[in-house]
Amino acid sequence: MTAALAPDLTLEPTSAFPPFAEPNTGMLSLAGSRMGYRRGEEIFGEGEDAGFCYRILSGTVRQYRILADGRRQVSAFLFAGDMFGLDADEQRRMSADAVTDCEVVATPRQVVFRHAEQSVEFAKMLWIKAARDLALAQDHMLLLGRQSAAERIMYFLSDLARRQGNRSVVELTMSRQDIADHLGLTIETVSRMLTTLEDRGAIELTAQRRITLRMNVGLRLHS
Amino acid sequence: MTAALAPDLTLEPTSAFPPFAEPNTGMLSLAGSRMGYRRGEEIFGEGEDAGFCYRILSGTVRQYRILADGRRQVSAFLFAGDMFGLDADEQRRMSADAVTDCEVVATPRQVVFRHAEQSVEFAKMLWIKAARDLALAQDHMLLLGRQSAAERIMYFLSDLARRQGNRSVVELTMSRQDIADHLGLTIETVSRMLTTLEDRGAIELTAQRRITLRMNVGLRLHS
DNA sequence: CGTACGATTGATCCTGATCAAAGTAAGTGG
DNA sequence: CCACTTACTTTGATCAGGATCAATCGTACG
Repeated sequence: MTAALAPDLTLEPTSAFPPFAEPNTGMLSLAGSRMGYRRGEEIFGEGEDAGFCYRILSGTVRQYRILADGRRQVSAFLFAGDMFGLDADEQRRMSADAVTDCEVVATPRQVVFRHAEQSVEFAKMLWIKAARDLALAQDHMLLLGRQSAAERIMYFLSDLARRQGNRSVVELTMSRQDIADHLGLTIETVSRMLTTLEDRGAIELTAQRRITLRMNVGLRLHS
Repeated sequence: MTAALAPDLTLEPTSAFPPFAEPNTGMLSLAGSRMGYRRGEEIFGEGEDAGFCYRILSGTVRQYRILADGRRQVSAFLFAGDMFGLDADEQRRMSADAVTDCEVVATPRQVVFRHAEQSVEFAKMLWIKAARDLALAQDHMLLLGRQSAAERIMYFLSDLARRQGNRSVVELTMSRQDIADHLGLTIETVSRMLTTLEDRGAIELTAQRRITLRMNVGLRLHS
């Protein structure tokens, strides 16, 4: 599509959750042991028994699936405050590892289950958390199935900006390869698209891993 | 990729749920009123207040999101026995409509909430259901982000075959356009790929909406 | 039988992938 | 402190998978 940037890029059906949503999971913050992972280290792998769930204190985590031939799909990046690994099944369906050095609080799933069995409120929170992740996944399916490379990049940057407190300067804690595997693109396309967007004045590549968004986050782009 | 069919198409990380999974949601079958929808009729639309959840008695339902310019992503097809519309949020994040004439049982979400508040077991089922849908969504992200057109088609057909009782003759209750919007392809590519796969001997187009799979479902393809 | 919608097929185009080569930045050890 | 290494990123040239545009073909139905 020529006017690749014309349709509303950032918002519309793929909009983020209403503000009320985030704090709710606060009640899911459980006791657990503090742990650290080094950049690149695996936290858990697909097929393993699911022993713990995690809340991130600092750092970035990627969740992904991988095909036998190495093709990888990063379903989500997770940052401080985010929870992950809260699976309903015994076996992990995803892998997760540390994009940067990370600190997390790890809680045994047994503990979570026990809470859920004693408190309907808590059980409901588990449900809401899963439903929220599901909605995010559906957003991402629309992106992967139906949006152009430029749209994907802009949406990704806007989303990062929002999660970093709606600032216009976005810190990329992950590599171009990670971004590509999240957006269903190649590393070259990600790189090229960033320079193209800079040429068009949509963003500014302040540093290799720092990008300034030149329009208000959430506004539409007009090519 | 030339050997588009070479890597394991149907299985591996995108495998379906273990058999034990399905029956569990049986306990979610609630009292409700029987309703009918005509082919093409909308069941609910994105942004609406979520009043009911549904269990399908007969027919096919599609769940989807749509962009302002009409691009559509069908996140799932649902068949007899499947539940949908069991959202945690008040507002619908998806639309759903009848692919074929449908019969459903509609249960007010209020009723569901009441059950969840009274029974920890029931609340847990809600969670498991959401977690299962989430895992399916993650499978689909891998497909949309990283698999070729041929792989997508084969996986889709295998999945349908499995859901129709592992028979080798698959009935397509949806149009090529619906399939395309589910797999992130165009209608022409779907059509072409089906004939290509037939030429290669992987499938047989018995009728326009009936396909015979020529290899055991779940086995790998060798181009 | 004629109409209308859905599906197939063909020709061509274009977005993003692939292959290849520099360029850049941050260590590391001498 | 600086040369060297290594990992990551950018840029260029070319290719190809799937999209787009366009026409025809089927099939179900009134």
